[in-house]
Amino acid sequence: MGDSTQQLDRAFAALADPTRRDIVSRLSVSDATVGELAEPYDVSFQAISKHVKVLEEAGLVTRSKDAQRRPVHLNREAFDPMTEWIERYRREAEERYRRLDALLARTAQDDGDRRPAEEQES
Amino acid sequence: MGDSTQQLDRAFAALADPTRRDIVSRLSVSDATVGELAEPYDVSFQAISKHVKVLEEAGLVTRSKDAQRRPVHLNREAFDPMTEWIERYRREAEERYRRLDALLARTAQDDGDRRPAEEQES
DNA sequence: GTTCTATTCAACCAATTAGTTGAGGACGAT
DNA sequence: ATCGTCCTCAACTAATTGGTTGAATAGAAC
Repeated sequence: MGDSTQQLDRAFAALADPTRRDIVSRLSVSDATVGELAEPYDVSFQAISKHVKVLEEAGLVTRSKDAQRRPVHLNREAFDPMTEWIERYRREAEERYRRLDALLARTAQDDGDRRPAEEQES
Repeated sequence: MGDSTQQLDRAFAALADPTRRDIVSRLSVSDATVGELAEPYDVSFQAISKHVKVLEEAGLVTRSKDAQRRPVHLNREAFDPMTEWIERYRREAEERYRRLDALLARTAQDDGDRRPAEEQES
């Protein structure tokens, strides 16, 4: 199991939680300490600390050190592998769909050419 | 908790598993039955059936009926909310970064204009 | 009808996860 | 030195998850 695979595992899993997605959306506006992040939620401070840890282990955020504060910062580039993965197969399926569509259009036209003759046979 | 929120929960969670991602990648090439999907993996057939169910509940695939077969089909559009979500905050963070960058550049230039004067003061 | 095939459902197990509380560590302020 | 602040770590619980096996369903083939 490749490292990038595991990284995708963690990144997708991290974003599967609404609280963590909300944290990400707030961090996109500005960096924040764990305390600031925890403030609006109705769960313990430690629970949010855990959520941040999950995001950090997924590589989506980084933490620096400022005295006893631990400001959290969004790691923008870490989101790219996810969109690249999704878009790759999205595109592949899209192309397959278009090919199938084109094939059906040609078949329909063939039917249009052929059907009158077939109907004369029966 | 909005419905779209829950849908994102399920979609991200569904892609957090490497086996399920592999299933998606194969479905991007062609539709397949559960049996065909299960064949290459070293787990029970039922385990793959469960994985497909998770993908289905996330809206990422649909199943039709063909006799006793249940062909699985990739639901291309269902991937869009994820990329939109990611790209939205990705972009937001990117813009913030550029603003900060521009601010720092201006500050550096101000320093460049001011420093000689300040140095004359000291 | 019986049988074979494709699939799901149900019950169970082990591991993981999201939450809790309590203790402890690092640092700034007094 | 002590105190308050910010934060992590450890231990526990309840719920969820990925896997198992065995039974049940639906349809094709014989």
